[in-house]
Amino acid sequence: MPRPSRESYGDQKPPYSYISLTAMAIWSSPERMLPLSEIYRFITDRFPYYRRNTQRWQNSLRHNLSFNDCFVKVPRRPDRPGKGAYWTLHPQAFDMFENGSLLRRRKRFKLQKGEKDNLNAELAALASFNRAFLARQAGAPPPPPPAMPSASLYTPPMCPQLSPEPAELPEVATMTMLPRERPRRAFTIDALLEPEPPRSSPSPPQPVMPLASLPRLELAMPSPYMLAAQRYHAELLQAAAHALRPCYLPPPPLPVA
DNA sequence: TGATGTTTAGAAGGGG
DNA sequence: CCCCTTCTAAACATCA
Repeated sequence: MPRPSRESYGDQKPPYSYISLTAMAIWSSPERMLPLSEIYRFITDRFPYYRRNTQRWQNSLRHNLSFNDCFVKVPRRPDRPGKGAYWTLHPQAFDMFENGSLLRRRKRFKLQKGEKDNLNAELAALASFNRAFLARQAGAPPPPPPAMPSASLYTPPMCPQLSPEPAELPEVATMTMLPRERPRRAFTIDALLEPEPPRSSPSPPQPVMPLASLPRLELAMPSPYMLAAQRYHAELLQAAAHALRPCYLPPPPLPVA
């Protein structure tokens, strides 16, 4: 039986569950995370069936996002204001599907109580970090002196675990699977293998301007997911620093390839 | 106020 | 028949 391709369904209902469709959407995004509206758009763009009865299936999809531990709600980074959070897959949920097929799940992905509590605590820390970031900007302290840091300072100052690459990690490192990395087990859906039309171009690597006096995001026991989130926040700080950089300053030196 | 997110409840279907 | 997963509905809360 030929593997179904994205075009073959027409107005027929695709054989994928909402969990699969959502995972597909998240997977296809450059950052491996999407806001709800983009998940909707991914699905309606590719599967005409879901252009009808949107209230019904979107309610179901939201239910799935909240109810299933395999989906993780990441606080929206403060340099991208907007409605709703970003949704990503839990790092341990990447091989949730049997043989990489989105048609069949191995088994329900369920976090244990402790794991869930830890994750929630980490996400709460992330959210408060964001609030502090926004409060700092809203408080409008005098802008940082227009002095470009030297290239040697181009490392996030508040996430010591991030740079350089942590040399030693607790045992959780063995199961590290960061959302931005390719999965060990690739999905086999045609759509996922085709290049995505660039909807939101991923920002190129940018230099970091040290933003001291921001709260440190310190976690006693960084989980694989949290390491990814910290890396993610280091990027947003880079982007924010870039956005705040006075235009008369010369661009930072590019790393020599 | 509409979009987003959480939670509970129940029906349906497949598999062991 | 039970267990599990998926889907659907709905009430309610929260947020930009």
